[in-house]
Amino acid sequence: MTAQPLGTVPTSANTRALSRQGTLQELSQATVEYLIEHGTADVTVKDLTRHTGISERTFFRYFPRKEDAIRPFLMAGTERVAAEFLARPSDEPIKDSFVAVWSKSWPSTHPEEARRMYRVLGSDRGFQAVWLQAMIDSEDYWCEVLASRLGLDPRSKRMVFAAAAVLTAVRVAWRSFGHDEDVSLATTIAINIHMLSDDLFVPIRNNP
Amino acid sequence: MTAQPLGTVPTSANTRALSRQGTLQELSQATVEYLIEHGTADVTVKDLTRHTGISERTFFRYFPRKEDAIRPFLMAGTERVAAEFLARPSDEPIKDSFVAVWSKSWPSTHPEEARRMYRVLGSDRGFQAVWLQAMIDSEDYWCEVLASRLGLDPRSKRMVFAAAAVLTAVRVAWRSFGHDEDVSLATTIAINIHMLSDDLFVPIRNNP
DNA sequence: TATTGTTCTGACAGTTACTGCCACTCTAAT
DNA sequence: ATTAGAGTGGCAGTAACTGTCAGAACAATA
Repeated sequence: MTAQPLGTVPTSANTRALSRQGTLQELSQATVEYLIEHGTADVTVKDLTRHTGISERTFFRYFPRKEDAIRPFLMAGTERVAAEFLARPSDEPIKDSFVAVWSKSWPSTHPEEARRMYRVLGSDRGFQAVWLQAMIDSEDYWCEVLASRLGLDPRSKRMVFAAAAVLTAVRVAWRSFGHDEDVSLATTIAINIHMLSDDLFVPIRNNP
Repeated sequence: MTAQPLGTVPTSANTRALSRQGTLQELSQATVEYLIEHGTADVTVKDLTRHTGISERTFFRYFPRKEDAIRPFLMAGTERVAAEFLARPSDEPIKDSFVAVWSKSWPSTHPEEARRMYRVLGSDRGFQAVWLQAMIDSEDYWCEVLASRLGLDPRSKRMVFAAAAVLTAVRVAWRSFGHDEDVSLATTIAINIHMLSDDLFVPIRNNP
């Protein structure tokens, strides 16, 4: 696939860089687990570092801001879904592929934990902002993914907007999923996705 | 119109509340102007309060976080556009109404200043996050606006998604507008909006 | 195995962002 | 004029960061 994994160092990925990515993921995951366990209110960096066993100074070497600690975890989820998406048969209708990978994703198979996570992180303005930012930032990534699937130029206006629209479908679905106990994330994503025009995903070059 | 103005106090709006709204707007506008003038790097709350003539303590009574100081200004812009939108003739195609109000809005009539503002605020993660959050928060408002225009239930899945999709069109357009000197915001919004399915805006009840 | 150069880590000090508290001022109604 | 309620600013305190530096860990050589 042409798209670079999110969050990797663009320069030479040596052993150290790989190790750093590993610990980054571990720290991020541990932090999310801690937050789900203890909530977001009154959580200090000291609390987080006590839990993960690193010093505060090192924490800020991994994460520029306290709230950024959840970001690698979220990004990893995006990458997993995107990888699944690229592994779908290429003759499958693209909307179906998208819905399919989301119905097999972690939040669909573990709705209770996912909803809990959404509510906890959404209860804090800072973490909510990072979640949002992570989704917006992944638009570039998804743009590459969609374009490569359709054989189109990822810089075309259509692909850029298609990626944003698709992620909007996901975001809106998350919101109602987090709000309502008996809303299925995958089903809601499907409903939203199918409200988008098919023209967005026509795999023909020279299309606007 | 059914939608409440953004950011107003839900309870009785007496003289004090009105006055507070006024100063809130003035402070916010002055802050944005200061930021455009001086950039976002190394700007402290002390700088902002020196410029607006209030104490730091009072600053944090108006704005919960430093970056929130730009929010009322952004929200006011949204409200103005939405008000224009509701004033359009109701037999006009809704996409045309939307594009029309954006081509008469401040960023379209003053592209240089608008681009400058976008770049300045986008250069800082904190302010960028608030901008993003403001757009997302205004989705509820636009949902009411669109629903009232179409005579539909603002809580229907279709309206919720339509509002989000429309604002995504605006956001993506802003991005390319801010990036490219010779991109027209209104034109790009038009292109994006017209990539959305017309089914999203069919003014018939009982439509999903 | 020893050594050398680079990166990682943690401690410390310092600045900025924010909050609770209190005294004072201003305003709107009596 | 008075008084109650809200707005304001000063002060002290905590949490979020940042620069600097010394030591630890580690990879690549000899």
